[in-house]
Amino acid sequence: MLTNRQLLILQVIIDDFIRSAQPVGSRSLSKKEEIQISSATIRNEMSDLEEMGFIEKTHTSSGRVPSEKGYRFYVDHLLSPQILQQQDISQIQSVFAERIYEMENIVQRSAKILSELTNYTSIVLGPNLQENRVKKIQMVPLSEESAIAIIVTDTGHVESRRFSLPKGMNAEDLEQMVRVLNDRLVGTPLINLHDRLHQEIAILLRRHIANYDSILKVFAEIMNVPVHDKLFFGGKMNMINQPEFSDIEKLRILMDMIDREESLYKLIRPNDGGGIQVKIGKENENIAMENCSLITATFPIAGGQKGTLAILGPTRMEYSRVISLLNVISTDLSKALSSLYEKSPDEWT
Amino acid sequence: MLTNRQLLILQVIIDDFIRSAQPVGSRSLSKKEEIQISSATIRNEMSDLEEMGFIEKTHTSSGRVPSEKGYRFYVDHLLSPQILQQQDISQIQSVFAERIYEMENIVQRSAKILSELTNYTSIVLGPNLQENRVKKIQMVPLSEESAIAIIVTDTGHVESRRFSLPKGMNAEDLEQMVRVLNDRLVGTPLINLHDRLHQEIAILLRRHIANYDSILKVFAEIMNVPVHDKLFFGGKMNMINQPEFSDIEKLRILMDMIDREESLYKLIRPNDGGGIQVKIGKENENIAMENCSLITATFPIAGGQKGTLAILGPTRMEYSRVISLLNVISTDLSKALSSLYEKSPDEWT
DNA sequence: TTTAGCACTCAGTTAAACAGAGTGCTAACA
DNA sequence: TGTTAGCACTCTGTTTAACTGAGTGCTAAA
Repeated sequence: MLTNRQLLILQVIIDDFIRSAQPVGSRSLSKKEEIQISSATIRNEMSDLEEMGFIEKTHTSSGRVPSEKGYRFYVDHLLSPQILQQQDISQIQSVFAERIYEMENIVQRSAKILSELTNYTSIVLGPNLQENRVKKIQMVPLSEESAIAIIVTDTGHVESRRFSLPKGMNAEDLEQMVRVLNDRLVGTPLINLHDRLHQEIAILLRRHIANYDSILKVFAEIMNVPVHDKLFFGGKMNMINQPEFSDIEKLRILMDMIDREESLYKLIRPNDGGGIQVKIGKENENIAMENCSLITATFPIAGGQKGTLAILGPTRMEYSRVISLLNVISTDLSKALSSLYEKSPDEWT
Repeated sequence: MLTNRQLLILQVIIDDFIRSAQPVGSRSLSKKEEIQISSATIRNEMSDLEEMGFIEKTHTSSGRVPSEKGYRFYVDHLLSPQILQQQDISQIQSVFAERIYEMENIVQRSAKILSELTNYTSIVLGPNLQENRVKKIQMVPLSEESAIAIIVTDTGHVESRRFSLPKGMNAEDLEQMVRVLNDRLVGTPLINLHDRLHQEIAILLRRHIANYDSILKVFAEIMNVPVHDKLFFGGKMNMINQPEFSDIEKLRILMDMIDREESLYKLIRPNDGGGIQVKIGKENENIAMENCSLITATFPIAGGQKGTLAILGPTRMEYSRVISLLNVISTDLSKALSSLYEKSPDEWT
């Protein structure tokens, strides 16, 4: 167990290192107001803390640097929530002040403000499209050979696909098709669309329309909504400013990872616990994230869905500030998105 | 006027520098097959070339480096079009082989292949949405308070906006509204939509609908299509690999510029001449572009529109290869996009 | 006109010297 | 027994000097 003095020293070391990015030595610690003991005593304590694995030396005679275990302890036990400055708060408020009607717009703004206030990279995962339900399906013929299929969901998301009209399908067929699809598919979650189409509609189609299987194929294609929800970024390049990325090679590795959204998705998605989760360095199980921490905030959206906000920064991240910001913004974003998802009473049945 | 020998030397210097990024000295030049004169003679010629401003020294006793004037001359007079490798060509063909129905998809793929084949950053400006004509306007009510407006254009572009339903507007009103809008606005270029709405529709609305001006305001808002077309990028981070950006500060300046799409738009847009245009270093009139060249290819799309492909690389760019690639890809992209814009014969009237 | 030769210049690398920040250990102190 | 002053030691980083290598410009001879 750590003594109070050790806790204090560990905290001050980490706070100092987060600020300066320089190894912290005993002498500079002893000069701090909150620490009234001599550098020699501090050295003894630091030696113990090192033995316990909370801090490390970069070389034999260097100051100490927090280890991942140290950060973990710091986040779990030493963190005092930072009180945000009025300036920050009003900046956030100004973003959410106006009522905005596009989900993408709100989410993108959230990502932007978050990266601007932290100088790290922000990643926002909007509500899960897969759970959206079909509100209306429409087709607009563009020429004799092609048409646009439009699916509007209950949350106001619009998905459109251009497709080739199957040979011999005329405007009337198309209209009938749309009628059938709407009759049968309104209310279906997007994720089930593909299956439903095959199960139910196929039979109906065969009855009504001539060359039904080429048509079925086309529609199955159209209804295939992307597996992943879109990720929104803010400050993608912000990490360039962090001294841990002065080595351009490290920066490239990180950037490559970010651009392969697949792997990023993995990192962000599994936060099912809800609330705020901090993953430090190797805890992320991704080589590109070795020097990074990821803080994710999962928040509820009306209709039982979830959204996720995340901040990617160096392990030497301002945890306290970031967590406070995530708390505030995730609450605001939760409200803003929920308001989009509100349905008129008669639709709750 | 330059002698043949000077032309040869200039060309070899630039070719060599483009390959190696190192200043080129007289001795290494004299060892090349194509140059059969002694290093001393080369030194004399280089001295002349420097006096004329085509090459520069980085310090008193260094080899020579092409100046911007040198690159300009090289591009204008010395460039022999590179014959692309079969491998590159088939890679391009594979991208355009399948018939794709979404404009965004095609354009994004073009940007990607272009950046992969060059290792520079590619920027693609798709067809001008502003000139698209309204094909169909639809409204889907989401709740009692809000609805989605959807505008489909003749090229298959779908634009959607969520909006608040004006108080006291019921489903019937909305339907009537849509009917009127379609009657009057189908065929209108998006850029004129806003004006047309005020000019013609306002009068009609007043006749049909009660609180017409709050409605008008809402619709004017909806019909306000973004001023700029979307830019598509490939290899945004590729410049990180170029030795001229080993100074991280330069990289940041460039990246900041790229992210401010506004200024990038300015750089790319004004290529109205058509065909391929090369802007070297300061010719771009943007501090962030000092060490960069921009090659743009403007190509026609069916219906009198234009698209633009651009490659952003260091001034020490493989001009010849990039130009060849742009030629090939812009032709393919032109075809691919034009095919989307084909209309059925009866619509050409 | 071309070229060989030579003096000179500059960047980059290596090696040594040195300063600064830090540690660990010991002995004295409270 | 915990705390502290003092000192030897270690390692990094910076400065300085010497040296190497690549390059130029100039001159004189072919």
